[in-house]
Amino acid sequence: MQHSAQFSTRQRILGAAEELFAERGFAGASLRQVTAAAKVNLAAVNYHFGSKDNLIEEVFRRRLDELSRRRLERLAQLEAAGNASLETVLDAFITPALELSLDRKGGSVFMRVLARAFAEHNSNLRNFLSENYGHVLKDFAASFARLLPQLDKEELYWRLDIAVGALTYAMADFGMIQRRSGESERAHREQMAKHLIHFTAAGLRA
Amino acid sequence: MQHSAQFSTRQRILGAAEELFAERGFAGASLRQVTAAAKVNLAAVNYHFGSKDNLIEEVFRRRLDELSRRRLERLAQLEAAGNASLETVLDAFITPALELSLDRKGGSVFMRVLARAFAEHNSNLRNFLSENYGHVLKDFAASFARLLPQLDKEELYWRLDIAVGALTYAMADFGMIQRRSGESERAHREQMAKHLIHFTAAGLRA
DNA sequence: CGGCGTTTCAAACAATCGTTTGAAGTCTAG
DNA sequence: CTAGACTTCAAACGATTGTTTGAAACGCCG
Repeated sequence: MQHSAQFSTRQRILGAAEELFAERGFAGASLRQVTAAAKVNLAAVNYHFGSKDNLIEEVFRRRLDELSRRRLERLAQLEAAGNASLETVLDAFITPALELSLDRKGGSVFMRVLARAFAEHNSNLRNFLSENYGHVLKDFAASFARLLPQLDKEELYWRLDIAVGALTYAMADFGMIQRRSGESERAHREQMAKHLIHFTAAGLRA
Repeated sequence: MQHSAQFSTRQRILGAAEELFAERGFAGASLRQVTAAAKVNLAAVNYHFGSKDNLIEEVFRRRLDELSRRRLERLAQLEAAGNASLETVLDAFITPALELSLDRKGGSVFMRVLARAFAEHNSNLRNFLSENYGHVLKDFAASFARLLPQLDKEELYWRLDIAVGALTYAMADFGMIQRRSGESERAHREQMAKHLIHFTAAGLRA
């Protein structure tokens, strides 16, 4: 590998793939559409990633490595400071995703790609995500268990399952609420995060 | 159209398509896979439905016509009897979907297909669903507005948006909770509905 | 400047895609 | 029993799919 040239090509492919996967799904976006959008040669995908499936995994890895790190970092800070509450722990989960969404170019579409992964029954993809990033959900679940000692394990898992659904759906912006014309993207998503934390905390507590 | 023969073929195609769309997505499931699973000739799809896109719409229509009717029927009964509460209105929305899921053969996968529709950015599909079944969500939203008069319109819509996400995700069974070995499918889904109503009511009320 | 990994490129691969065709088959009404 | 509408069928259409190929272009080091 060289230092300069392949960087741009790899990154351009990943960006275009992310966008098209969000818009048309993994099967719906062809490599020709991806390479055309990235303005690179068709063969570059197989040269840099080996196959379409590997490209899909790499699209996840590029974002999830840092997202997971930040989430766990915030969670650890809360636990260390003794500030853990339903609201702050939910915030630790949501805010890094929010910041990713607001990152210049492409961050917001990634949450849609992530939501698509839930819809896919594809066991390869689910195993990849579970093996590499499952520990994040595990740590958060442990934190919630401490904060909701009155709930037995089964009750807790039901509620967490529902909460993950609400978070996934909302962060992917699947809903009907549109950003108001005068409102910035940042303000819109911060509003969403605020309502999401409030709603989900109440549901967990209920 | 004849009375007997085409019925079986049409229905077999719809059933197989529903199952494969749930498993692999609309783009991921080919007509050859569908017709092979349905044990009919490849050309039968275009003969009976005209195109793949029309087949997709028909998969939705077959289930949503009755599902919407039952939901509105229950909602009207509640309003007429003066029994409307957050819990009963949520029940009116969820229970018909639950019954569909428990219907013999295929009902349970349809909720997964429906959830995929949310993930698709496809504007044709979204318009089709919004035009034909949007009034159901409208009626329920009006009912919730009456039950939550302390919330202004914007606050209410945020919460309903989040609630729809939680319901969609959960009914599609995207979560991590697996049915316990001793437990029947019916018992599992009834548990889910119970927790879903409890969680969502608390979130709306919060 | 010459040589050598690295990357890009146009072209082609077999396979599969949604759709169309026209003939063969099936059924019912007269 | 026959006429005619309806349905099924094998086969093929051109377009598009992911992937591979070998040569051309590139960039760096000696």
